Amino acid sequence: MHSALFTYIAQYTQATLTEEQQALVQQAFHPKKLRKKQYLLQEGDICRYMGFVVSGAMRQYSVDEKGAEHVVQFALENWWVGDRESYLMLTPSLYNIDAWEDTQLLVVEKADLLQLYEQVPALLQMARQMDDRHSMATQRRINAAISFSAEKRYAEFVECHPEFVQRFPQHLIASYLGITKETLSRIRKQAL
Amino acid sequence: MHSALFTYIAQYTQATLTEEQQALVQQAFHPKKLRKKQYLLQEGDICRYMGFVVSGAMRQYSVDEKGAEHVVQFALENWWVGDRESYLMLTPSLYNIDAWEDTQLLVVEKADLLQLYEQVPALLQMARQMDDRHSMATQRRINAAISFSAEKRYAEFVECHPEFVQRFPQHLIASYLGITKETLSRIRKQAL
DNA sequence: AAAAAGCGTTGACAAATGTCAACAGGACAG
DNA sequence: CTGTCCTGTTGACATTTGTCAACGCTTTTT
Repeated sequence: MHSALFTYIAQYTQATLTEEQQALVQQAFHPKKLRKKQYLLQEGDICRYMGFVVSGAMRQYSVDEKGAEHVVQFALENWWVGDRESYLMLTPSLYNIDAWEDTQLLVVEKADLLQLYEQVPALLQMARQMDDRHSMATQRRINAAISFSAEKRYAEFVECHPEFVQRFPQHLIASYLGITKETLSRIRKQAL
Repeated sequence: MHSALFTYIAQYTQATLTEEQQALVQQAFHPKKLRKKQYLLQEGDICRYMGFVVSGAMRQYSVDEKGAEHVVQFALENWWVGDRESYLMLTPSLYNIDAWEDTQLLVVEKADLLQLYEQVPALLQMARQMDDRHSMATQRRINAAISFSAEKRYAEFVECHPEFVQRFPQHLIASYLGITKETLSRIRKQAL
């Protein structure tokens, strides 16, 4: 169960963990199974742990006054879920996170993770690389949001995230792009 | 000239640097003055250093096919400028960064900064906190972009970034919000 | 098997936002 | 001082996108 995580760490850091370090990681990261539609976090909750997705598919979304959902993030295998703001500041989250497919997670609490960073430098290294990747991706997404038409945003999305296109339905992708499902449907029709 | 940076580091880390560490920081961070309108980075350049804004105002923006500018980031005193993606990956930048007011920077090259992180742990700590703040802010901005109307995005912007409203003209703020200057002008008129 | 919920599509129409052109005042450079 | 550029505003109009309702189809639940 933890091996996916070890592989992932190795991939990001070119470092192999000692057996001792592996044991520490196994102690800190707890397996958690979520059935489809089950919440990992609900609006108002404080996000007390981060999760590493071993298998499955999850989404993070906000709900507006009218009850409409807006997908802020998708997460598949080998990616992380959790609301960073709530996690870092210990404030009630603005978001919901739930499983879109049955999902296996490895969750780690903040205190344990901070301690691990000292014991397993490779983990810290990995975290920084994750942050880097994340900040580059969000920068591009913001640029797309303010610069591109809906059509162009969708084209870029398909090119950069074909995995998401396969695993999530169109109305979620539309919401991720900041448009309605009807508009996305028309864009797709036109693009043929 | 470097004292603003020391104050900033202290504020973020509750750590005071030793004289030795201060000397190392002074060696690595080079003062750079930019006149209004002068480029720090142009599209296609590789971003070889990050800058800490001691005084002044800068903006990072992209230019679309039609020649329209889209502001991706503003930076005032005590904030950082540079294109993270280009800096991290050593790829040509998609953005331009220029001074909106006469600006004093402290710039630091990647290799020097990485070395400093080892010598001055407080700097590393600060960098991580910066990344955290940045990722929380961008998450909110993305959520606003996909969830809110232009009017609401502007209201939130004014509330969260009054400094920007004072120092940058409306057409730049409009572009930051992903709308045209005419639309912003109408929103402001209506909001009275 | 039947019913319900989820998904994608379409049409008619409404609302939001963009585009283009013009204008006015202020800042600024020659 | 004078002209130019920058900024913000306004109006008329075009385009994009959203809203609402309906439909067919599949999947899930009962």
